[in-house]
Amino acid sequence: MKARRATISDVAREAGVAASTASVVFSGRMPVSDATRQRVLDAAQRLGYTGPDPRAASLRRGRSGIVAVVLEERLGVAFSDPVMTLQMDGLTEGVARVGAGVLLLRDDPDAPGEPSLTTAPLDAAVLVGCNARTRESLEILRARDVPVVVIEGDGGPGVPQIRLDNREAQRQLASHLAGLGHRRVAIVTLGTTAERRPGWLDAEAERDIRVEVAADRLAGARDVFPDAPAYAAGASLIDEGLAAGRAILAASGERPTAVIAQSDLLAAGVIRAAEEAGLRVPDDLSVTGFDGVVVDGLAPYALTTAVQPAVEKGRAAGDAVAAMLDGSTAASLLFTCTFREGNTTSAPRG
Amino acid sequence: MKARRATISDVAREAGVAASTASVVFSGRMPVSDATRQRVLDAAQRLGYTGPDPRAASLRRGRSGIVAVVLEERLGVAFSDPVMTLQMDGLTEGVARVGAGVLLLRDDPDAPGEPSLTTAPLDAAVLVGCNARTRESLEILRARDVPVVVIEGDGGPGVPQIRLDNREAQRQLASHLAGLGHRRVAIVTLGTTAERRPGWLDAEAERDIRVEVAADRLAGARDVFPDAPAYAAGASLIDEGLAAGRAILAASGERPTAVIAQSDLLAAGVIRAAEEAGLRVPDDLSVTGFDGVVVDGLAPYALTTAVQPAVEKGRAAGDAVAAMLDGSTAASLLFTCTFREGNTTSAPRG
DNA sequence: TTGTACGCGTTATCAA
DNA sequence: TTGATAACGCGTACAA
Repeated sequence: MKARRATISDVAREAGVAASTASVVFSGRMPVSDATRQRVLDAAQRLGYTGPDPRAASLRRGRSGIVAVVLEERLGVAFSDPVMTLQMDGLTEGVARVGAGVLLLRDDPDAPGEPSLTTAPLDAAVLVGCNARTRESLEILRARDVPVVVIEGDGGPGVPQIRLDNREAQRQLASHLAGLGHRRVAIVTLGTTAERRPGWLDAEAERDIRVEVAADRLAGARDVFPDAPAYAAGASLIDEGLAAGRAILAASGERPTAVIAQSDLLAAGVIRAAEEAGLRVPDDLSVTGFDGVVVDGLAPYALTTAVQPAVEKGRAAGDAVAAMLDGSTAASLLFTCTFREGNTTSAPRG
Repeated sequence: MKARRATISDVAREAGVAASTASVVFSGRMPVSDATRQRVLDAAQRLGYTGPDPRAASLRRGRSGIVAVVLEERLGVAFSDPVMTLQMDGLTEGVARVGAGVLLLRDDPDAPGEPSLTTAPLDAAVLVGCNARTRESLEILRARDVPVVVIEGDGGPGVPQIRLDNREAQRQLASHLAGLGHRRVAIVTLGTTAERRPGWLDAEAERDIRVEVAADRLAGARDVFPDAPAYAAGASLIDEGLAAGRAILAASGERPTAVIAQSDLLAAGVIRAAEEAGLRVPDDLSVTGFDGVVVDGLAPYALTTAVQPAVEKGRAAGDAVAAMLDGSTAASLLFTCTFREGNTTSAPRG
């Protein structure tokens, strides 16, 4: 036999009811008598019918149950950032409440044959970050009338944003250091652009920072230490923080008594660099992080850091998506970090 | 106006051609005269039509362009494993060749409202790992006639598997240590079950290991060091390796001269434990890892390890999926690790 | 509570 | 090279 899959009409016929009745049995959207339900279920079992075909259902309903997450980078890179991972956790949870799942998409237009924003059956999309490509993606989605939410970026009018008070939180950390008596402070920033190599930021380079998160956090630090030298790391990694820390500690002039790192991973690297140089943290060098993630292998240090509600951010994005799918309009949200004092900051010695 | 979205028939009418012709213009599956193509494209532009509705297309074609990846854990946990991340990279790449994207799904049946294997419009699914839940998932997918590929697990007859020569690779590492002259060796295994707490494995617990990867690697080590004591870590994390390392170094009896860790992260932790105890690696203690991933923050150590082709594994899974969707049958694949000598192993001192 | 009728937006097939 | 037609499998008003 040619083994055509059973459809809901087959089941209905087998059960001796109308197709619509069978449909209702599976969707549960209307009351059905127990007897009928059982007949339908039995028939389905006999025919090996496992439920409505999602493809047909999604055409009929106009919903596919799929929310795309558009990433700027390869998965491997994107998910090496613990904050991203946590956000995805929250997002998954958030969209699950509308019965949706998360489809991973790269915003790489020159990838031929790849599933794209134009060809995937999306109900909505979440963009993370914001760059030139993101803007293209936004155009496409707008043309398709697909609801969009942006995390840490600007999607333009009508696009809900999920953001963090990066500047304020970083200022708080800087104030903490100032309050402890630190005056000579160095800053390690996140990667500032894709092309740029790690290194000291001069005034011009600093104005040129395209990565909003980096710029905002830098501004927060500058609110307290306007003249602190800043070193741009290549990425948010321990190894990059180590390199930055080495550069900072090797620089001529008086050694800083504290380093403000724009991420916990960078901070961990800076601590390594300090240890390597024979300095004690926090006695000889205070270090602050950002994010409040668990840095595997950093114990016994507990970073003084700004804890960002990453999971909540993701969940909020999911909720926003849910709201837009419901037809209501989702509001933008600004999340607040929590200052957490660890054992990596203290008054400068002497 | 109620702003109904333009359909392909609208475009066809506007362009003065048949709907089927317009369809061909967008799919490019048949030759169309340039003049006609241009008329259709212009009409589309005028109407703000951005291309065929993926939902309708997927019903008609019987393909949604979506491959599900079924994970056992929360995303945050799953992606904290660098090997998983790399595999996902390869998988994404592999399935992209059939124009498909990756949908993240948890195999959590008690999550209500969540999109599931039954309700998502999948063309195929990739299972990672293998546990009780996985078997359920397999059942569902088989009933739905959805092609499945399993990575590091057994999907039963007819289900292509992507595997690693864990035992052989681990044996090779162990032999390397034996060749260097090591006789007293301890083993740190991956987490062996969800419930089990970290701790020494007795013979019974060892027989009970459900996680195949852990069991296979352990067997490989045992091929060379039948009596080496084994400590099961709680998870593949530096911190867990640290804990294991402490336990091993604190144990009574003669201290081992080498530790075989079942992952690079665990190995990194063991190295930390050694440093903490004032031991030098590799002089006082040799340590081997497994996976060959980049462990952020481990420099200047370069682990002696077995490099597994994680990206290739993922890509192979993607290719297998592609093949099955093409109607051909995909073969199971066994990947081989490459021994890589770093600076964490040497002859035992004295 | 059940059944009837229709359309969701495409695309494959075949004939012209 | 183009056009007409018929599914694809389902959900939902509406009437019975």
